[in-house]
Amino acid sequence: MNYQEKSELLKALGHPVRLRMVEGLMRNECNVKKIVQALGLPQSTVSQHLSILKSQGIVEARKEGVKTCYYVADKKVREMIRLLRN
Amino acid sequence: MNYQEKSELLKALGHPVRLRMVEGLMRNECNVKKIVQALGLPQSTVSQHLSILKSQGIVEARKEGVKTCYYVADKKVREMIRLLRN
DNA sequence: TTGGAATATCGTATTATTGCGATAATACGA
DNA sequence: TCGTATTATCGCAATAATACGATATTCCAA
Repeated sequence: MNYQEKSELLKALGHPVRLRMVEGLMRNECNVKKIVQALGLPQSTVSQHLSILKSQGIVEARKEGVKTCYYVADKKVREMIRLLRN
Repeated sequence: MNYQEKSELLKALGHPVRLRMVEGLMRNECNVKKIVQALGLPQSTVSQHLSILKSQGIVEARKEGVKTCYYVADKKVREMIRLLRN
């Protein structure tokens, strides 16, 4: 097991805002503005958290015109979060 | 889902040394000195990481005379780590 | 092409984490 | 009880993460 790599993945999930984001994106993918509204945080803060999640491959982004649609791309992360929920 | 609580659990696992410790303790429980030797880190550093893992209920300790035997107590964490390994 | 909406990035002050030597606490055996 | 082995805690300097306003970038529509 690659501890460095895996611990970085876990660290990315180890923040309440990011965990909430990922769980929300598991239910339905979402553009940044909607996430901003849902969380009530500044847009720059939300973008920054999304970029941390993206850097770990947890989420990916699809451009849709001027909007960016984020979704959970890592299947193992989905399973881990399902595990946490029970 | 309690994001605060769950993200703290993930954060505790989100460190290369702690992740390695937990994976090692899944294979066989272990006293502190053995962990120190296995990881080649100062004893105070190892104890500190163990106390972070303990504060999240990830590991528990059993006193055996002058030694302290640590083991992984959280079943979900075991599953999560198995998931990560594949 | 220009204005505006959506998003990303930068700068940076604040706060949290980390690593580890020094020291304390604990339990046992002689 | 003393000495020793084992582990925990303290103190603190160094490093990293966080939050967010300001600013830049991107893309579309008019």
